[in-house]
Amino acid sequence: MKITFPDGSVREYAQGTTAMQIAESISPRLAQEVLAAMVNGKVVDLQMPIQEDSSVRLLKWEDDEGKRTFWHTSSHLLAEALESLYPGIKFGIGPSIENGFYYDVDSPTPITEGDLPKIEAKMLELARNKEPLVRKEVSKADALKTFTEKGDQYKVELINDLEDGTISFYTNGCFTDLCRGPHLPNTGLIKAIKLTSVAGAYWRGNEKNKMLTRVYGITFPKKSMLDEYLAMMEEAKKRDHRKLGKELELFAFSSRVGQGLPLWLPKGAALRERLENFLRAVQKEYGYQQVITPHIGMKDLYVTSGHYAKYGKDSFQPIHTPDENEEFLLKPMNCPHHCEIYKVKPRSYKDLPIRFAEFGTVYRYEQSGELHGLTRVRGFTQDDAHMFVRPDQLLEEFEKVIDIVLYIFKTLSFDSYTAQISLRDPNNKEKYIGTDENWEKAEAAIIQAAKDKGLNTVVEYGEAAFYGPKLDFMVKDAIGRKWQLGTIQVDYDLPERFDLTYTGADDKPHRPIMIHRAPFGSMERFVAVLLEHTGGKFPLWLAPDQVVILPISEKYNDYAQQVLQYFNSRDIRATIDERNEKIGRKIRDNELKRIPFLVIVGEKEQADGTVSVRAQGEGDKGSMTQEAFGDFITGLVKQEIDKAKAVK
RNA sequence: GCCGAUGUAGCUCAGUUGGCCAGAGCAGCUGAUUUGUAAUCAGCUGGUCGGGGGUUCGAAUCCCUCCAUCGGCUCCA
Repeated sequence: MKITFPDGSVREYAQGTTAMQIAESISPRLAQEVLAAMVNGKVVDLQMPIQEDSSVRLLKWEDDEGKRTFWHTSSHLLAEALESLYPGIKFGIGPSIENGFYYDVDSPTPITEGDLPKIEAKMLELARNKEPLVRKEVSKADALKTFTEKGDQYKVELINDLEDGTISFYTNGCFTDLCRGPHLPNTGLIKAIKLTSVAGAYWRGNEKNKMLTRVYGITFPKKSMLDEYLAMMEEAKKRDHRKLGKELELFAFSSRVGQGLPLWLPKGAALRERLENFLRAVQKEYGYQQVITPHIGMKDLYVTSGHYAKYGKDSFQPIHTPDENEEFLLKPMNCPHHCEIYKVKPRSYKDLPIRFAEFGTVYRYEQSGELHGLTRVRGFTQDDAHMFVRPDQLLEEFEKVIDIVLYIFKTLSFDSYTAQISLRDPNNKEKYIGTDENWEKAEAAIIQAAKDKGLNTVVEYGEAAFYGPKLDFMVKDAIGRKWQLGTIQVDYDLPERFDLTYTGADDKPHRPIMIHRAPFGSMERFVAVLLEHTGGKFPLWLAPDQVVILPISEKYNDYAQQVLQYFNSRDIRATIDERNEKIGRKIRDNELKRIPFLVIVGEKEQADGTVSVRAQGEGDKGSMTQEAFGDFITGLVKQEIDKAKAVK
């Protein structure tokens, strides 16, 4: 039979040759490193005999599918260790994940983090035995019999959902698992093991089911790789926005104010304000009008919008008033208020599109376990806007919003985002409101707009809002958790519910379409992600303090004041470090605060009216006149802004 | 909300099996020093050991409960 390799070369092998034998025929080293094989686009065990002409790619650690196989086998190794240490333990599922693997188990004795080293040791011991992973295909009846006898009800449940003739078992050592595979040839390839955490996880992801114990881990073919990984995670933790937010005095929380209710400190507020002004200016160019609406609304407003029925009263935060017939709720979104602004007067087809923008603070009663720093909070400010458009304007308007989002991302160097088209779950349509026809139109518009803009998209079913599909821009945090930032949503439903109309050229009433959009998503989450991306080293135009002036000694405080006044006159954000400390100390402290530029003033500078400049992380840049430095800073800021404008 | 862990000074952390007035570094204050490119020296202040309840002659330490935080799950308009 003919085997075609990825480079296009073709070699002849006897029928029934395995991928492992092919690897051996190429080089002994390859045979040692290969983990699995991709045969005609399908990942398979290396021991599987190949029966016909095929294209074959040998998968190594460097290949994603290779890593997946490695980690999946690792989860079986974990299960084997758990079974020997915790007799009577029952198994749920044990897949590979983006960074490692987990296994869900139901253990008669609790497993805690303190037990992990012991389990790791057992895994290493079993790995050293180089146990082969043996595949066996079984009938559904036999599969059910095996796990019923073992008393593993979770596996029985899984088998019941499978079709007969497709079921396989894999055995490593004394552990046999229901598994589709593929797997490593043996556990000996696993050289370094770290179990990272234990957590609860609902069986089959349903909160009505029993909570199982999930053991997370990661493994590597070399010890040095594990060490590198752990060092990398340590580094990532230093960029955690919660840590940086505290260190740089950007925001804080107080249990007396309440969980998930961030307090913006002066520097954080300054940063946020600058971001808001930046977006305001962009929106003005795009024809948005700023509006302001109250933080509360009558309950009836949300009954009309459909949110009340969808989310239930527990998700809303009620406001108590002396008159118990008046029922107010804190607003969890701004759209109903904006719909009411639309209704203030009759609208003509000539007025559309109408764009109402508001930095609207909303409150949502998120479950306590879901709160997370600034990325998931109970009170937050959306950079919200709602567009009311005619059907013939929908596509163009949607694309303009994409432009704004991309402009912002480019300005702030967010280059590793994912554009996610969030559609409804076709198998669960009752979760959503609105007609099929409108859903289809809305979904088609989003897909078209994303295509026109050349976005590299992924489609996720079941991720739509309950009233319409979305285009979401996802960005990862320091340790790889995904967060939704910008979002654009098409909505045919709210205009119906609020009976929004415009008069057409035909003098008849027509229904506008709404676009909801928030390019940052929320100020809180955006600042969090920005913090983790920059490690607190903000671009100059955003930095709360751009320059700190460091007098060599108190003798030069007066000159420092004079320099400060000059900087103020040039709109450079500067402060003076007047502490009675040595210059080295002042440099250190202000470097740690990630101040972009430090200027040092002493006898020499005072004498000739100059400043001595240090750039953050770069050290001494020599001295220049105050004026030259002013030009330098304003030039840099202008450069940053021009660079952003160029990409628009 | 659920599973698990954690909670000691503004911050980062020590505090052995329950036992003398609870410790350190940094920060803060005071004083000395007046400094040239990543930590000057000395003294002082500061803690209902997350809150409440219990066990005990005695609790930061053991138990219960509530609160908050962290890692996940579920959720995310």
